[in-house]
Amino acid sequence: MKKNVTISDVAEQAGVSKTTVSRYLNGRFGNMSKETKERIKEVIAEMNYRPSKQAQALKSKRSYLIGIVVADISNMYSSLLLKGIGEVLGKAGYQMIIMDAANSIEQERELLDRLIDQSVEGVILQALSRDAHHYDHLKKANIPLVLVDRDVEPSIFPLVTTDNVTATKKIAEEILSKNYEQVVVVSEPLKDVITRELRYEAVKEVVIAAKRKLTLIEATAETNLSERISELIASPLKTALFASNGRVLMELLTILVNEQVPIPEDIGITGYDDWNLSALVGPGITSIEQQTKVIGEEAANTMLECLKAGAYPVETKTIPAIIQLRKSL
Amino acid sequence: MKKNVTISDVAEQAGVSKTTVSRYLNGRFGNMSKETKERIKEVIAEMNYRPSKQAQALKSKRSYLIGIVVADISNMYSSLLLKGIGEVLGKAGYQMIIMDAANSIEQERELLDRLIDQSVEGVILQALSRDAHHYDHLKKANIPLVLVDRDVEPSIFPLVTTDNVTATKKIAEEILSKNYEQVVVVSEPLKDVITRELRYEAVKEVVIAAKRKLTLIEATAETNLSERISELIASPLKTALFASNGRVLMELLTILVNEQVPIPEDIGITGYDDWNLSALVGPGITSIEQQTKVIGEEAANTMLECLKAGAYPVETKTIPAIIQLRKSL
DNA sequence: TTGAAAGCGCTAACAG
DNA sequence: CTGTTAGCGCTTTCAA
Repeated sequence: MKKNVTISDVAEQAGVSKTTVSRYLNGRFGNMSKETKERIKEVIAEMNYRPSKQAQALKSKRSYLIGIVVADISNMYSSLLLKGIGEVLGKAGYQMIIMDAANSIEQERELLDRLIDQSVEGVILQALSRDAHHYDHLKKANIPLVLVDRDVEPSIFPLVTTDNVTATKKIAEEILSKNYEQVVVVSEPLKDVITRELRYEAVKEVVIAAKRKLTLIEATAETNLSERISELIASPLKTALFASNGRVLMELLTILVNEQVPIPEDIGITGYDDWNLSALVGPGITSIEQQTKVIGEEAANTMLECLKAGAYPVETKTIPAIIQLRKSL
Repeated sequence: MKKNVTISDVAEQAGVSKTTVSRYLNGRFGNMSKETKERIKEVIAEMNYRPSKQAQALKSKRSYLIGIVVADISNMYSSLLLKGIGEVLGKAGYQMIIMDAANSIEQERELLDRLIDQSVEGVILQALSRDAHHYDHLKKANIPLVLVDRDVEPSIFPLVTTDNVTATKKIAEEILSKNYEQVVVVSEPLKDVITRELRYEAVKEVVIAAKRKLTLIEATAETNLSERISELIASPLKTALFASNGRVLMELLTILVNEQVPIPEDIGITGYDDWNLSALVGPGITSIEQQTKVIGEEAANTMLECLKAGAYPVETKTIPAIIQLRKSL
């Protein structure tokens, strides 16, 4: 077990002081002699020296660590989000500490505390609570917070999110243009997450304005979706399902495929597709694709700005979604 | 900008020394008076004190950080893997620093170096190189390395992976039992990744033993898969496609669905499905599902063992895959 | 039962 | 152009 070489070792070997080496490391060769510079460079290469980020951080108050907390890492949304964030942050010399709240608000709280302990310089969060006060301690600790996907109330943090309202209204109009008499929104419980509410309200506005029937199914683990769908198919009204997120869409499709329900003949279906795979299913599913990677990139950029400015630009960046028109309506 | 409270602040406030507070923090109240203990507890709560991991790490040589490097974070495989790793590591009090090599071997190298700089205690890696020497510097730096998904040559690190050979042979036999005359393996270039080779060899063994025709398509971005498939369909031989990973499977399915090729009438298809979504596609795709989350958990457990033992158990843990028999063959 | 003091590996005044 | 010195926030002998 060979011990690590430190700045002192390098200094000694090069016959200079730690200060000089430190200056070299930080590119502050204001007027350092060519020779010392060369000498240090050689010694560093020779000894295979790498400065300890820990020590640097402790002293300089810069950890170059950004904490990322996602709601559920096994969701495809997270993958693409992390990809985008990682690319931007990596280029800027930052590292990500990624954590998975696993949809538990208590766990999220715990994770945020741990991130603070690690002296992260900022946090990018897909919030589980919609209550801004829940995140007060970050503000108190003076750690910049950038929200992705979901806003909190009141909106006191910068946010990067899909343009939910526009996209949802567009697809609602698409539904109506196909003369559906009833639109059934299937969503996880509305009250937990603002985004869900936003999407529901958007559909509602369009459908109500057109005087068609609107139904809401708030699905939980207990909901027997299969049964509800059978009922809808049995009803005389020409019906379209709107899945308010990727998970729900996949669940609905699984049911329809399993029961071999003809799409769109017996029932229409559309919604948000995080997996971007709905082209493959059935006749091709008309759906809304979010530009998740772009959201990640923008969130990272926002973070970088906060860090540079030392201030909070409390603005919302809205990323347009892409409507994929296929044959399920 | 209120400055952080440090151990000194707590000590002062509680009227004891830093040592005592430190002892309290580390649960070393060998024989500390009930009162001091109480007092410190109160003050910590009151001042909202949280010890700095940075400083602790610097002094105690324990960072509780584990580096994870995945080949491509936008792959579904990564999501589930990270989920598994995160659960186990989190419970054990470790944090993950996750990095995305984005399929670049140079970037992977760079990332590993950065992880060393961060003083991670161990690294879990989905290796991009199959040459063990590529990872010598980790061994030199005395950082435990656990491989997932892909082995290197020679096998000098602990590895957690799907039981590729067994699963692949089983599905190859499934193909043969349906009287296909030709099996076409579609894979990304074999030589880059051992796993790909393993899977190909497994199919080969079974198909050759049964004296059926075996064809290999090594697909790159330039390959016109669509054309190749048309040719296969046109051929008089009854043909089954075997996709050697999830990405290839999805690509093949996209082509088949777009061109409305009847499955399995005109061509059979099966393979590895990282997305676990093949139930939804076409008639339902017979496929191999890896227990990716379990692989992550096992990898994390292996890492924990290495850390505890301070030694390398160079063993391979093999996780069985699940064969989903559906209707695409 | 507790404290003083040294030091982890690094940076940054301040002085030459 | 370079070195001395004093910490960053913590842990750990050693001594009381």
